[in-house]
Amino acid sequence: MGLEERRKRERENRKNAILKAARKLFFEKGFKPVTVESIARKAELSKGSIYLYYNSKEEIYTQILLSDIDKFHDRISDLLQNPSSASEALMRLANIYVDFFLNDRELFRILMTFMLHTSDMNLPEDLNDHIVKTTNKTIGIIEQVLKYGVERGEFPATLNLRQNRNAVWGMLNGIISLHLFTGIEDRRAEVIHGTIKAGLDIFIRGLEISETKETGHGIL
Amino acid sequence: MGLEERRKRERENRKNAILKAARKLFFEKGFKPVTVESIARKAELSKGSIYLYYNSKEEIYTQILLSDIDKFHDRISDLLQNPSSASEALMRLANIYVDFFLNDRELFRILMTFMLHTSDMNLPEDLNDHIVKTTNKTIGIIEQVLKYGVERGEFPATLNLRQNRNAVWGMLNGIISLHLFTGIEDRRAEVIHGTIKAGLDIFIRGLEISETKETGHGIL
DNA sequence: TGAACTATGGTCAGTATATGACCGCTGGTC
DNA sequence: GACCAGCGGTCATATACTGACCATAGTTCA
Repeated sequence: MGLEERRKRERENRKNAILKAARKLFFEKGFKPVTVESIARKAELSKGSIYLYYNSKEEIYTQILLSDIDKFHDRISDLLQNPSSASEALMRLANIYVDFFLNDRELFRILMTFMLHTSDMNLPEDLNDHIVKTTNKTIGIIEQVLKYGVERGEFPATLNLRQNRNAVWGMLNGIISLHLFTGIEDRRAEVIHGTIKAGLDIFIRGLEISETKETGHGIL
Repeated sequence: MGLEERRKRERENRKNAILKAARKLFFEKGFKPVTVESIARKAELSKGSIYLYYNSKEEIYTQILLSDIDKFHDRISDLLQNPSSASEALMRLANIYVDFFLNDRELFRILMTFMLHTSDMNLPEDLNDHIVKTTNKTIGIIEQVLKYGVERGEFPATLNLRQNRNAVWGMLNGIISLHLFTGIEDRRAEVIHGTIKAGLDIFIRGLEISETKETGHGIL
């Protein structure tokens, strides 16, 4: 209701408008090709105004990635609330993960590079921390789901959690890479989801076979 | 999409916010007791800013009245589109008229004063013109409805249109005055609408009686 | 190879918008 | 009729916005 409050609110709105405009452009073209001028135009502002709200082009970019990561984090956080089965929970997690990157291919590119060589990425520190934290969180959840599967007798009791957790994680990233880096244009979301489902099915069947053969130490 | 366009749009929004805040206050208290400072606070602006958008308190007031009048004008304009009967059309017009003033008692006060002594009101010229135009339009519509009633045999053929038009007009204003000037707080809208309906019923029955007695020259 | 050109992130002097202390006037009080 | 309170309206100051400009890094071409 106040006056100070109104100005604060309007400042926040303007920051969001910039973020929204930038997000769309970055998603379409990646970081480099997007000019600050183009962000300004899309947000119906002048270039100078952009710098009243953010210190650099990179800061805008970072903010977008951070908020995307947070959104993902929120979505997977309540994944284990009431799963009917471990394989269903895995499937849900995989779908969330795929949707996430369909929505921000650039972030996936960064994440993949990050996984390969952490040290020389030169990312802003907070973004770096966020990625590490969320990656660990995601891997942790996969492990929890596997553990849950073991507990309810869905997966063999001898399952090596760490190994299979890594297997799932690797497979997810592998399949998504395959699709996203070989042309997003002609890959409809359903296709990617379908491949992921197929991959997970194979993985889960592998676990069940292992159990019958009593060699259930994982597929890695 | 442009930059100039955004500023224009924001200016318009701010003007509307001021109008909206002012409208509420003027409706509650009338013109005099409302301070520019209070309008500014309600619109989450400083007093000085108000004068960036309007030249005076009076201008704000006038704009509100003008837009109210325009809204009323729009509503009654398509009144004669497809009426089932003349008495129903009269009833609809009466209800629109009552709602109009329930929504802006101050305007009604001005209008009544205006009808009694036009010359010494000292209203801004455009407001003056608007009131004259809309009043004439309203009276004209009443006359048209009566004519329509005569044509379809609902009212006697000998009906004096001008006299009865004035009768309806006077009755409407009289009843509304009665209610609005004797305390709006304890007069629910339904009560006023009820009185209006009763008044119109009496009027219309009078016309019908006139017809059977072949003295249908109106009730005035 | 290096001079000339181009494109773009970031800056800053100038402009537009917003603020609230202040002024002059009016109507009321004693 | 001197004093006061309260309000419409003003204006110096502060904040927000703009786009011409600067520095630099990459690119072209002689």
